[in-house]
Amino acid sequence: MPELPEVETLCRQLRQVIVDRRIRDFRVIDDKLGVFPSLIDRRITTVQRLGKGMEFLLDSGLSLFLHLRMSGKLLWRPDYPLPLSHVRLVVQFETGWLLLIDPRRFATLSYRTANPDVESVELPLAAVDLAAIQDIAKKRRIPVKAFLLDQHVMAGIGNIYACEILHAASIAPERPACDLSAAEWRRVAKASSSILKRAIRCRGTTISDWHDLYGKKGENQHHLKIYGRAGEACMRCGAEVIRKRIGGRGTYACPACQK
DNA sequence: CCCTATGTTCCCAA
DNA sequence: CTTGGGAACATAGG
Repeated sequence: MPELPEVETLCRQLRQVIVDRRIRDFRVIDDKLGVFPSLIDRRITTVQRLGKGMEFLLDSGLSLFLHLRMSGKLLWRPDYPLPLSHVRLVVQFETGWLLLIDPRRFATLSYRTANPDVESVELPLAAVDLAAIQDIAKKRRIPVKAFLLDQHVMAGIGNIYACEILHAASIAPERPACDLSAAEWRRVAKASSSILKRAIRCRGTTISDWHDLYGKKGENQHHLKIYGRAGEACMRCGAEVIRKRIGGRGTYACPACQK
């Protein structure tokens, strides 16, 4: 269930322990992940985030691309791994063990040529190309919330942060994307940047089971203003927060101050 | 048994 | 061909 801030947290923590380290053992436990050539003795040169995915660049010039989807988690163990359920992949380094834990088995792993597009790595944090987004939005009648979840728009936004961003920007989630004004898109961009950056500083949002590389909870759940608050008073205007379904996903919004 | 779940992709209809 | 909606994927928890 990790979104951009959670994946960014993992990437930063992974860099501390596996960059410049060699793979000692690479063991796929769940063959649904696929078949991989021997990666023993390959060295990790870089860990980069692409949307909600993580790319591990290898000294061979190729890379491993991991997407955790709904229930994937990464866990670092300096010692021999404890008995754990749902372990799908074990990668041993000189410094410790990296485990992929994934109850629902939706996570995907691929072995591919490295993505050289460093531009996309920092988006949408460094800069949001507002003109480009408005251009795409012009032709789209889908609810703006579903539009934000489209990974071609601002890669990395997921269900929790889409709700938080639209609440911060005072925009109703069911509004057709094509109807937003330039001023409203500026509010979305500003809210995206501040909300995602704070979530990264807080090492992610732990509502049910997000834990970082060391098994620690994040702190951003204490900063959520709308997600999960159905029936409570809106923290901005006091009206009752409602939950509805938009694009097949649970969506929280204030019917009074999100226009 | 019911419903829900921080994600993506496929199928189908308009 | 495009757009958008819903089901599917697989499992756990309330």
